[in-house]
Amino acid sequence: MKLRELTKAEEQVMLILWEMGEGLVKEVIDKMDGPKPAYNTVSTVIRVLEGKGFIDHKAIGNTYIYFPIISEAQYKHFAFDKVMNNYFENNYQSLVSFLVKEKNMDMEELDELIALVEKLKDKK
Amino acid sequence: MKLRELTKAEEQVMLILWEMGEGLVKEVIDKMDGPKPAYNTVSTVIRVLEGKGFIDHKAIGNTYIYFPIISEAQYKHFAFDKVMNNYFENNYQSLVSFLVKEKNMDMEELDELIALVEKLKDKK
DNA sequence: TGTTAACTATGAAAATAGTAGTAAATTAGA
DNA sequence: TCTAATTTACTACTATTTTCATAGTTAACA
Repeated sequence: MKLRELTKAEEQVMLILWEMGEGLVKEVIDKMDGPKPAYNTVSTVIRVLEGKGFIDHKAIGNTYIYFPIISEAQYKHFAFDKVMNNYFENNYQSLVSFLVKEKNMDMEELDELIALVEKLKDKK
Repeated sequence: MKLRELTKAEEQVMLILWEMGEGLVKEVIDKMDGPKPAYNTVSTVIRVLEGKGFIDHKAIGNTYIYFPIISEAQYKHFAFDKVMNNYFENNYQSLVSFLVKEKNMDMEELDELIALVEKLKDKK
């Protein structure tokens, strides 16, 4: 299956729906911060997302409950891969090196990081 | 300074300019893969990028040599932070865990990764 | 019932992004 | 000098995205 890229407005909605699991338009709006767009604006974005195959809905009476059918995990790969490809030459060393050098991790964080990798390594 | 987000077409051009250091419109087009857009198309995107403050140019005769004034390093932070915030809860553990679990790194790669962190740690 | 409130559907305006034609300027070569 | 080639400037068209008003539908309940 071919994932289309989310636009800004779409991504904002998807992030909320992924977090909520499912929800009404109203609830999505409630979770937005900053100046809230009109109900119909969000409603339309959501219907576009349905058209693109990102979400679906079930009807309860005359209201719809929307939920993702593309998981965050799926799209996460997509988003990560893009940055990885564009800015880290698809090289994990490059990414980790950026983390350590540019993100000002302190010793403790670095040790935690190593410990984590060791732990995950054991599970392989 | 406030970085604006690059659009798709803009990002494609910037990635090339960052790689080349500087270049003519023609050269940027040469580096594009897939179906090449018209000269004027790229030229326009480049002029928009100038307007947004991403690049500048110097004139040699009547031709312009374009070069980035926003570095890839600067925008890289921007791009990385966005993914980090949206998909990894701003948590490096979460990112590394994703790398190890989801990106099928083998033992060797993991060891390299640990070695790299150790090495960078020493430099702190 | 009738009225109000809370939704969804539709359409379409407004904003943004992408594409490229035409014109004008400059340069190189015959 | 003339012409062709190359390049930028300007502008406009097209597509996509974002926004929302209006209208229709259903539910709740006085």
